[in-house]
Amino acid sequence: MSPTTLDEETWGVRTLMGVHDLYTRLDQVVEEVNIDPPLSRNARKLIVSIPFPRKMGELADTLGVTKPAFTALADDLEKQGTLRRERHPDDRRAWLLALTEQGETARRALMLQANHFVQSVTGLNAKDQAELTRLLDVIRETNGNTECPYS
Amino acid sequence: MSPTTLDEETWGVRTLMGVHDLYTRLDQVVEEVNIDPPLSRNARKLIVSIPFPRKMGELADTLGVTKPAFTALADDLEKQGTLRRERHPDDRRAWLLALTEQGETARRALMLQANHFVQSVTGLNAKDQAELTRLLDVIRETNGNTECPYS
DNA sequence: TCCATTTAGTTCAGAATATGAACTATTCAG
DNA sequence: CTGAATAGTTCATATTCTGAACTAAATGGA
Repeated sequence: MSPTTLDEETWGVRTLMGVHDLYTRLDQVVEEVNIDPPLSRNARKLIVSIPFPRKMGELADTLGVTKPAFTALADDLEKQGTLRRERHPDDRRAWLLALTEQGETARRALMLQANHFVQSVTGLNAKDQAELTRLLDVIRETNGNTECPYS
Repeated sequence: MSPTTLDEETWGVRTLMGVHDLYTRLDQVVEEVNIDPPLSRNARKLIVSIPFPRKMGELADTLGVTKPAFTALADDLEKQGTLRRERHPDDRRAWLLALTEQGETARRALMLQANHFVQSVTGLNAKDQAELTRLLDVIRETNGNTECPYS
């Protein structure tokens, strides 16, 4: 039996390490999905996060990067034809990002396989998988991080 | 109620986005913990992943980076006095990484607050939090990614 | 109504982190 | 015993990132 340290036993530590592990392995599996044109890790995360046009600042927060880094990523994807910038209807400082048809196609390619590769990474039975999904939904709702159209 | 697209509804998509969201926000909260000496994002992930000496190749996989990138990170932390390299007892190609006293102190600083910041990010009640922890434990065990001393 | 402050996104210089190829040393399987 | 595979390192280069400073626009308080 492996030796344990005091902090190995806390639920906070196990959650932290478990989330990190799951995230890393999902990331690796998602990376194996062939998309045309090929997308970087950040690009894949971004297109998944755009089910409808969203503000750039919000999306930067969603990805966990600063605005300058996000601007560069958006520039690349705009040049590539994967997304486009749109003016915000109410705030002339702000821009929305929307996927082009090409971007929607790439997003759909990822989404259609999501069930498969989540299952392959988690290895959970259907009941536990449903429970995990529910808990993650609750966490996102608690923090107002569900996607909503701007309004 | 927000409009949904077809793929927004699948449990795979919700899990993928939920894990990404939770990971990003845990990462941001962990980043706010003051540690002496200051540690980069990868360094914090690394010391958390070393409850006992572990092989470099394994740890590179755990962090989701290539071996060259991992070598550089280990070099920096070794220079800084946070960890040290040890010879593998059975395999002269392999190196183990172990935390120094300084590294253990930094790790403990993170671990002691893990419960608090996991709670602050997830916002779950005790029952749901226990269930989330259990599910993440199951996922790690399923894939042989629980920490074990080499043997 | 005016104005100081704040916010959204961009540009820039530079830092941090990453990869693939090629390498050495070592292990393993046939 | 030997060829193939593995563990980690070095190197050149690519990718991604940040903070400061900026412009344009919105906001709130006097």
